Formats: sequence, C-alpha cells, structure tokens
Amino acid sequence: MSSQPQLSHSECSDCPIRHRAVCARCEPQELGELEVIKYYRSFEAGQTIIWSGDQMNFVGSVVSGIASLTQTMEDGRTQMVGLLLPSDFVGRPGRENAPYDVVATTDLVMCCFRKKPFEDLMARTPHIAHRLLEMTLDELDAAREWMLVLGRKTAREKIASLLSIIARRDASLTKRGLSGPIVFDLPLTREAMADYLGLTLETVSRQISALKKDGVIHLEGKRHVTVPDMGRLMEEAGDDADGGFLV
Amino acid sequence: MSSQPQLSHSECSDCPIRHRAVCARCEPQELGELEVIKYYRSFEAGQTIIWSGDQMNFVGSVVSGIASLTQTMEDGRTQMVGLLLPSDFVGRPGRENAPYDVVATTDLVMCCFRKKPFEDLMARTPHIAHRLLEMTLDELDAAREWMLVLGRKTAREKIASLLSIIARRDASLTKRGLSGPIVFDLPLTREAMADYLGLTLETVSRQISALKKDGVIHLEGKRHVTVPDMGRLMEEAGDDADGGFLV
DNA sequence: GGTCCTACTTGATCTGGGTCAAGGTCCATC
DNA sequence: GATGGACCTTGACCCAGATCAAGTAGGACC
Repeated sequence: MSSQPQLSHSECSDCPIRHRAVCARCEPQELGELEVIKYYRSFEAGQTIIWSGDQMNFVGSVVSGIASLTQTMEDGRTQMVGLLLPSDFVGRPGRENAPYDVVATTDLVMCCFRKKPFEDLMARTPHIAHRLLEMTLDELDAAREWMLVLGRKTAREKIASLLSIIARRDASLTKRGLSGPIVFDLPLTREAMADYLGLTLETVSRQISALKKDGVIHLEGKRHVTVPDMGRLMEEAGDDADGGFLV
Repeated sequence: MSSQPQLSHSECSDCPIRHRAVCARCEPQELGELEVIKYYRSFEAGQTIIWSGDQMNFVGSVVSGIASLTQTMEDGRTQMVGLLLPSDFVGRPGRENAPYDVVATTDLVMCCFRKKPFEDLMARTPHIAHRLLEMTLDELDAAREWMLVLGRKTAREKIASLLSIIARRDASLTKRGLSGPIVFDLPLTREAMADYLGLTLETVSRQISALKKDGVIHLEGKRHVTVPDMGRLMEEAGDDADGGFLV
C-alpha cells in the first residue's frame, strides 16, 4: 500500500497541498507538519485506486500520471466524471466513502495524507480549508463546463474539447504558451476518451481521423499529437476563443 | 432590487445559512450577526438574476421557488448545469464573476448577504467555512451524477431521472416518505426540462407521454404529476434501487 | 521470423432522438 | 364567446452516432 518516497524534494513541489494550499502566506511550521505526515503511493496503469462505496481513509494529490473518476451503471455503461492531472487533488474531507471509482489511467504517483490528521490540520489551519474550498469550486466549474460538452456538443466538438483541455494543461505544465504549436502524448486510450465524452470508441476513432484529415491536428503513431493552431482547435470545440475550460 | 422581508420569522428558517451553516454548535452571536446583514430579493418567473460574466456581489440561498444555472454557446445551444431548489445555496465566495446565467425558473424569493461581509464572517467563523465546503461537495456530487445522466442515459431514463429527483426533493421538503404515492407539480416547462437533460422539448414531451401510457406516472393537466410507485420510477431511471441522487 | 494480444481503424447498417410541421389546450383579455 | 398567445402534443421524416463486423499496426515473447 504505502511506499517510500520515490521522488527528490524538488520533484515533490508538484504536490498542491504543499505549494498551493500552504502558500507563502502560511507559517513554515504548518508546512513542516504536512511534510511529516505525507507519504507516497504508486499505481500501475489500469489499477483501481478506490472502488465506489469504499471507505476512503486518505486524501492526496496526483504527482505524476493521470487518474480518472468513473461511474458505472449496473448494465456496464460507464461515464468518466473527472480527470485528475498532475497537481489535482483527490479526496473529500468530511466524507466517509468514495462516490465513484478512482482508476489509474496511466502509471501514477500520488502524494497522500491520512485523512484524520489532514482534517485535524485543516481545522487548525484556515488557509488550508480555504484553499480546499477554492479547489472544490474549480472542480465544480469544470464539472459544469463538462455538462455542456456532454449535453449539447457534437462528437467532433467533444473530441476537440477534450484535446483542447489536454493541450492547454500540457502547455501550462511545460510553461509554454498557447501561441506556437503544441505537442503532447495522449494519455488516454480511445475507450477512455469515449467514456469521458459519452461516445463509443469507434466514434472517437472516426472523429480523430476526421480532425487529422482536416489538418486540425497531426498524429504520429496513435498517441503523439501536434496541434498546429490552438485557436483553430478551440473553434472546433465550439468554445469562445478566450475559452474558460478549467479541469 | 433589494426588498423588505416578506416572510415571517418561521418561514425564514428555510434559509440554510441560518439553520444549516450556523447550526446548534455555533454561538448565538454569529447567528445574530447573520440576521443583521441579511436581506431578501424576489424575482418573477423568467427573470435573469445574474448574467454569465457579471460581477456577483452577493451570496444567498433559495427560500422559495426554483432557479437554474444555465450555460449558453454562441449559436444558442443551452445546457442547464444546475437546479436550485429551496434551501440551496447560490454564490461563490472568493470568486468575482458568475460563470453562468442564473435564472428564476418560477417566481422566486432569495435570502441574500452582501458578499464582502459574508466572506469576513466566514473567515472568522470556521463552522460556516466548513459548512460551505460541505455544500460545495454536495453540488459537485450532484453535478457528477448528472454527467452520467447526460452522457450515458437514454431519453426515457433521463426523464425518469429528473422526475425522480424532483419527487424525492418534494417528498423530503414535505416530510413525507417515499413509500406511498408522491404527488407534485412540475416546476419546469418542457423546454427547461429539455435544457437540463440535453434533449429537445419534443423528445421530452414524447417520453413523458410514454411514461404516462406505461403507468409509471399519472398526469393531471400538463404539470400535476403523481408517482404511484417510486421504486418503479427509479428503476426506469436506471438507478440502483437505493439510489444516491443528491441535487 | 512467427504468433499472440492489445489498441486502433474502417466499413456497412441500424436506430434513437433531432428536425420540421401541423395541430390541440388552456388561459387571459377584450 | 371570440381572439391571441404560451405551452404542449403528435406525426413524418432524417441523420449523427451506435452497433456489428472485419481488418490493421505494433509491441512482447517464443
């Protein structure tokens, strides 16, 4: 389950609890306290981290890799309801059980805190509680933005929306801007993309081919994507050019 | 804009800031402080309370009536991303602008607080901050539950899901259980239902007719609904019988 | 080099729900 | 009690995306 730290201190700064919730305004002692109780867990691609309904005795954040939140109906229909990229927070302080499966979509490293000590710390540290509310509001915005995608967009727009999110997140992680071409590896299988977009994997494949044929994206192999013109992609996604996706 | 209190003190207890955020654990002074700064606003059906992008200088909660959160694309496609029933909270402490339109779906009364004093109070009162995180997590759960509805359910299941939410909320408001038949008035037009479900109003109408023909619901006029068997309705919605909808 | 497997692509066909169009019902207003 | 309008229903037809099915690409392992 738990494991030794596998990251250097500099890599660890990706952990939002450490550098986003406990920011410059906070006392060093509090940061120190978080340092003491944190631990790392790694997962392999495909591994389920938490099953829906399970007790969830930790909170944490993604250090590297991608995790997804997934809901499944009895007959097997599944819908991904969230995508956790590096620095995203996982956990529900004050809640006992997970309301959906959390699955490692790629190999994954998480920085975790046992829930109880974290909640105690949160109760004593208004800044952490405040930062957590901020993050939850961000997630709520992203979820609602996604409701528009699921409810009203065409398959082509859905694909473009997803690529646009991943491209933008990639650009911000690598500190590059959105003006030049953006290059990244798709971290999701066609099936996972379908589950996120409320489509079938065949439709995903067809629409990716179509976007490629129309020059909106370039594909090298099955996963390596180049977006020559981010504005064009966002147009295809049906977003206003300035776009407000958050995820 | 603002208006005199139009409710007796007993009616006012519907305001969650007052009886949910400031609960028995909190000091009476804090409750008093909220009493002092609160005010009421009423809206007519169809009136837009806040436009997407507008500055939002208050927070509050629905006292009576129904409001909806709506996103619109440039070409006019709209998706409702949230339904605010009595006692639901509106507002985003720490955020400047509204990310979507808030519209009064029926005649509506809200209990409001100017944002700044409310935020100050929140900073001084951990219980309010904590309660707000709770409510935001509830909204997040509801939004994600709805993503499954939008992404993977059939039109019939979507209608059943919506009726099921409204029926359950009605049953809990009127303190009746879910065992007997449930009777309520639909607070939404067919078009509003369509916008919530990612359907057209014609499909909504057809599916309601179908559920009526099959005896899942009874209709008197266009809005007055009787659900003879809540279990049957939830089956139609594709939920597990114990169901976890929150909205 | 072969073979197996997983991930993906592409084609053919079907269908749920969209679109367009023509009523119907219930009020409010005169 | 006629007129108008908002809201809803129903029918006919169509199409985007689902479904079913066959085939390809590339990596791991022998």
